[in-house]
Amino acid sequence: MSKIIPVQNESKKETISKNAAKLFRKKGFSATSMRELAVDIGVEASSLYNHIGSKSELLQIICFKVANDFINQINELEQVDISVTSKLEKIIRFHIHKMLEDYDMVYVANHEWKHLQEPFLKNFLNQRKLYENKLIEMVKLGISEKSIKKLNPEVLTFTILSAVRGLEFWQQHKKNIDIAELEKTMVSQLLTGIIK
Amino acid sequence: MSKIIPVQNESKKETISKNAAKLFRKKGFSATSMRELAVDIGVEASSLYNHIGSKSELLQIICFKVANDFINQINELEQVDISVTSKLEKIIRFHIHKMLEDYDMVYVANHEWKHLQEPFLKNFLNQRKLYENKLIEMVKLGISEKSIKKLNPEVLTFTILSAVRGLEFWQQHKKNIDIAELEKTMVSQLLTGIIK
DNA sequence: AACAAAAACGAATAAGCGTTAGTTTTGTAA
DNA sequence: TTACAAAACTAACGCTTATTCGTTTTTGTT
Repeated sequence: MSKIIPVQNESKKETISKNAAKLFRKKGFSATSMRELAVDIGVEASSLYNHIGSKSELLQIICFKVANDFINQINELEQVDISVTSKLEKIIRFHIHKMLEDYDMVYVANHEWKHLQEPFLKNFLNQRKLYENKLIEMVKLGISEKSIKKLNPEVLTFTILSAVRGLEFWQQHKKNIDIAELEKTMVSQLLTGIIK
Repeated sequence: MSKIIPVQNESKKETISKNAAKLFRKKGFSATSMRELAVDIGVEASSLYNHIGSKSELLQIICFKVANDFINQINELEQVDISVTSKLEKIIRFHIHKMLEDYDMVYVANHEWKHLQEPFLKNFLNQRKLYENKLIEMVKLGISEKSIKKLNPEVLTFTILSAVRGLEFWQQHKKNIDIAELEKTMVSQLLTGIIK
């Protein structure tokens, strides 16, 4: 067959990873075969192993890339001196952008992480919990500052997280709505509710 | 080995389906083997085929059971003469109860439907879209009645759906929170927001 | 006790899996 | 042109998969 042709400024490994993310999202990790991935790239399956260690490694690359992006963003945000609700708004907007930009990878990290092998599985879940806890602390601070309603902070946090993670819907139902309106509506709904 | 022992008022097929749902949730449809399922039930893999047609049929049973439950509930609710916001509240509460009662099946229907074969795949997605559209119509009615904020009705609907579908979180993070508080918090958050 | 139906079993099938080995082709630089 | 490394190829390995077959065991009913 032909050769693996990376697009600009992308290593061959990255090219393979991105194609893998696309397939893992569409078919699931277990249902995706290395032969299918090879066909998509235009090469024989065995040739892939000149560039990657294993199928499992591809999943690791995807999951930890996404995890790191989110952790980094919230770490930066912790340094900034703005109100809790402004921070929550920024986080919601970041999730929206990430989901629309790196759809395949974010989807795979959200849905296929269970197929990670140890010790990567534990490691990934730790990072995830770390992120969740940082968010919960923000909400708790908001409650103590009386800018957020006195409701269960864990439930409030997970509801926000679920809502933004559910943005994968919009790739499927993507119609004539633009990102600006999507952001505006979700921020308004999650922060101030839907009832007039 | 032994025999398939159904619990009270449950056919053997139902027993197999429920065990399948548990495994499909934990490991994913593709990564679950009929041999594993057989071990869990206490029988040889080949014996399962005296009761079911195929592995795929198990997924169909699970997905359409859940789909029908939700469609039936919203159909009933459409007949009732209460306000739009009350209906939304009832739907949110129904999702919470369903997720906590039939966790395995609801999770599988939400995450593993992509492994359905045609024509079941199209059929399932049609039912799903039907449900979503009924919900969107409710929200639109609420907007025209001025009981709901004038925001994009599709976004509002999918945010609610995402939030309640994300309730699977609570099986993992299940702590000392009781259902009543969970319901109260989510209804309040989704309908009236989190900001004081 | 006898019979039929239901449900279990072990063995086998063909197909597909991730991965490896050995070899050949390709690209680059001396 | 030669030499070397990178990356492709073909072929095969050992293993697992869902499912089928023919047979035996278990069950329930007369």
